[in-house]
Amino acid sequence: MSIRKRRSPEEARQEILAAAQDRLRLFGIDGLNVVDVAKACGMSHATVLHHFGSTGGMRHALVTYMTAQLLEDIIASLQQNPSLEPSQVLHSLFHTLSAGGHAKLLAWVSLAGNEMAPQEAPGALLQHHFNALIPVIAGRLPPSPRREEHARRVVFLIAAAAIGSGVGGNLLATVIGLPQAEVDHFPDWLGQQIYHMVSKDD
Amino acid sequence: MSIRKRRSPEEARQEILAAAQDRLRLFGIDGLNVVDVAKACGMSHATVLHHFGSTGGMRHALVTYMTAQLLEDIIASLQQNPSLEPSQVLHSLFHTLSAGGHAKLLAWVSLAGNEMAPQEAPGALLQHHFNALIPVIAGRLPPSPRREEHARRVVFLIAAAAIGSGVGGNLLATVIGLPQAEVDHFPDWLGQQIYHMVSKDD
DNA sequence: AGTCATACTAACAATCATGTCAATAACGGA
DNA sequence: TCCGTTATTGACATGATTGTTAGTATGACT
Repeated sequence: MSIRKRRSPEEARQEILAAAQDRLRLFGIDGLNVVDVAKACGMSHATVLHHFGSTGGMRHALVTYMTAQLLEDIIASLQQNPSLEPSQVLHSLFHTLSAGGHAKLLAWVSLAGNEMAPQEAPGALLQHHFNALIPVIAGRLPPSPRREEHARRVVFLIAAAAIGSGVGGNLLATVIGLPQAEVDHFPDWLGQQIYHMVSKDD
Repeated sequence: MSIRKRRSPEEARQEILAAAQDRLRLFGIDGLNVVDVAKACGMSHATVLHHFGSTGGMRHALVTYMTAQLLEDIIASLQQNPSLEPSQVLHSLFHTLSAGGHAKLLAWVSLAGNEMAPQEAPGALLQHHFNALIPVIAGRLPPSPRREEHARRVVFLIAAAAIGSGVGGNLLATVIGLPQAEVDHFPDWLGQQIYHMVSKDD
């Protein structure tokens, strides 16, 4: 038929995953079928299947792709200024997690049931980096006994709040009656609260 | 053909929605098709369509159903002991939100895109009750200027953390390296932190 | 018992998503 | 320029899901 655009396998995969990520953000989980993703790339859905084997393969690759990207964003936001105050560090961690569709990614993985296993490569990679990260954050927190455990709890709180905010923030704000301005300042406020938090053993 | 079980419309709807809720919790979003839900009820899928008009109708009814249930749980958990300390009140709010598939409900609504509008009846109802709730909680918090705003921020934090914990808690704990025992105690710890949180204007 | 409203069902039709396959066209190397 | 590799594609097969319809069975009411 008409002209074909021939890409390298890497280009093709990259192009497809970018389109898939876009569709996940815009249309939710329903946007992740091979026909629509292929259409968004201007290619045939058979091409997508050629590169990823199956729809599940594409989705799995997307999880890996977005997880790696999330990891990069987190690392970058934490390393961009090593002398940041912990409140600002966690503030940027919050933003990274709740923005850019990452919260939706986790919601999706959580909803997808058992098929989308998070115990594989991406999860292990994240774990590895967090293990290196926790001591750094602990070192920036006010001194306390069991500093590391405290750091893990704080990071868990920030991450959970960020995810929850990304998943249902708008709905929550409406229901609770929190003005938009307050929502915008929420990460800052939360960052400041870190100073007032104490270890369980204090 | 063989024997039929004839129910009242209310019974049928109730039975169907209960099964749908179960399937959402067990199998995620894919479990919510009329055939499987009907099979779980021991009825024909045409019956489900008869009562809800369409698959979307069933799903929408499920959102309403689960939201109302969530509301009931929240109200119950907050009213069961009016003299509870704020830390315990918010602690039980946390549990109610993160357990029982409520977090998954919100994740699903968030993922479903625009079709599943939360600005309708259930949202308005929740909003109404929260408006009555906030002053109560504010009254139990340590005195501070702009007590109510502070209460809204605190409730928002608790709720967001609960949702995030319900959606990705297991994954987060693994990645961060927070032991299961710490995860179990997390709500308690968070409840205690309330005392140390300050209003923006303090 | 007779009758009426309707909950219920089987069978069918239609649409959609997934996956296969043989054929083709683009690109790099000989 | 020729050739081999393979990215790409249209057409087809298949199964899953949704929705429709005509008819049946069931319980309530007279």
